[in-house]
Amino acid sequence: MIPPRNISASKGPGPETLGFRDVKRIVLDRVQDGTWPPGSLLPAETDLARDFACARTTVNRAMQELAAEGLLERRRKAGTRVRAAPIRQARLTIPLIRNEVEATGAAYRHALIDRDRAPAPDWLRARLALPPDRPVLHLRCLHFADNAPFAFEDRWINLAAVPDADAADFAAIGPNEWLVREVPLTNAEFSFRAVAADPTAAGLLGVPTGTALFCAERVTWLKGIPVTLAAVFYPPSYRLTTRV
Amino acid sequence: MIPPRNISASKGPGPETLGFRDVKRIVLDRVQDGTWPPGSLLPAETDLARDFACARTTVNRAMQELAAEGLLERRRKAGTRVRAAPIRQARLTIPLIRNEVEATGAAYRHALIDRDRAPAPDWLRARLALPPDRPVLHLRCLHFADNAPFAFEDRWINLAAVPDADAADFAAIGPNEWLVREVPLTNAEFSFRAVAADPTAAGLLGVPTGTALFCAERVTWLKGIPVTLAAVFYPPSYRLTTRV
DNA sequence: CAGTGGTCTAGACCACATG
DNA sequence: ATGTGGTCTAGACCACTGT
Repeated sequence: MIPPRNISASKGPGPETLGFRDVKRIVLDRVQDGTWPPGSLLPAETDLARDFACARTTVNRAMQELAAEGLLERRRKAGTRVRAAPIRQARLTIPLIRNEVEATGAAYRHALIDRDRAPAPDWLRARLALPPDRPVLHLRCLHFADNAPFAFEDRWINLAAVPDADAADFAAIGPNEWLVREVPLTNAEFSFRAVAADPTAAGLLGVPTGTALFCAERVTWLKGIPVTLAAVFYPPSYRLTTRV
Repeated sequence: MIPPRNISASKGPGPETLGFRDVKRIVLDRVQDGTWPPGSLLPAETDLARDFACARTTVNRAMQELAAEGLLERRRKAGTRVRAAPIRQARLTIPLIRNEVEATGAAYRHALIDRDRAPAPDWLRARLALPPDRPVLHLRCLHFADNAPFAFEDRWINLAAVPDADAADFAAIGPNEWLVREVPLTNAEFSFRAVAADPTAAGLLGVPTGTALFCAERVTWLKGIPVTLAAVFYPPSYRLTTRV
């Protein structure tokens, strides 16, 4: 009936209408201050919409986002509940190493240590579910921040998935940057762990053998076809951080 | 995600109406198959809605989600573009250690190694931005999987934020589980790194001193007030994994 | 069966950034 | 100035699931 006029948190005296962000904030507050304790049942969307004097759609969007964030649990007919144990989830942004370095204000460069084309070794075939005798490219790179070693990268590329990689000049452009440009839309699996530096990695990174390194490993697929497996090793100063 | 109610992909001859999931899939396909290469400008929502024979709202939801997932970049007036370098982001689910252990089929238990109440040391006050002379609880726990050490936890709790912690029986319930139950809705910052095992951690985990340990550190706040800082150390077999 | 969330629609106004 | 995305609305129908 009446055209909405929406302003949310701030401006002067009285907000006219609540937006979905306002609704999220109110619900979050009520959960945090104990109005709606963990496990409790929230009013139905219709009722909340009436209370908040907004459309059900608006409440729905707010509640859906809170559910996606792990705070609420919703089931048809059963209604919406505050999760007894909220799901903690962090959104991890995986940057290019170049960006990681440049974010610190340092100058980035990389060096190609080693490049080898060969049939995939058995462990790699198993890991990527590759058929026998697939040629792969094995690359090892060192990444620098202001000419100090920043990370060591050990990467395998499935040439069946990315034939062009065979002709790419990975001394000029890092393999990861090349892949991101060339095969931008892959699925990926990341895993993180701590490993002791082997002599090679230790030497390249300038740390004693056996030093605790942070290792970020990633496997990517393009529409189900394995593209690359990469392990990146960082010296002990490195931290991977996320805020929620 | 769970299949919606809207029929489309597959079923015989003519889909009735496209839902936002269908639109997402189509757009994703067109990006992946090169119809809309990285950097290119997509048609406006209005046009897409016409092409897809659905409401603009539906297109909008699809595009907003794709943008949130890092695939697209949207700006008013400028339109929607395929990101040149798609943002890689992983959703990391942080489980309770109990759940981590039980997911492997092992039996979980924990032991309280040490409990100490004292004013916060300076480094901790600095880290959490605490005023002087705040009492904190310092706890150290060992977590077991089938009676083998699984992880070592070193935790500080701000008693000003959670006075009840002083009376809690952390031998009966792990500090993390207690906090999740008692102070469920905190903001958090996670960071991950590799560290060499000090003699204490090494002894408790049954590994040599200096072993590379995976360390997950978390700081949590409740409405801006620091609640706890915890560091959990895992032996080298541990991996933190995510799929995207 | 009935109540709740899930989604779509058509239309509207607004904020913003570009040209 | 104008076009594009951002959001709200009111109403509708459907899908799921607990009673």
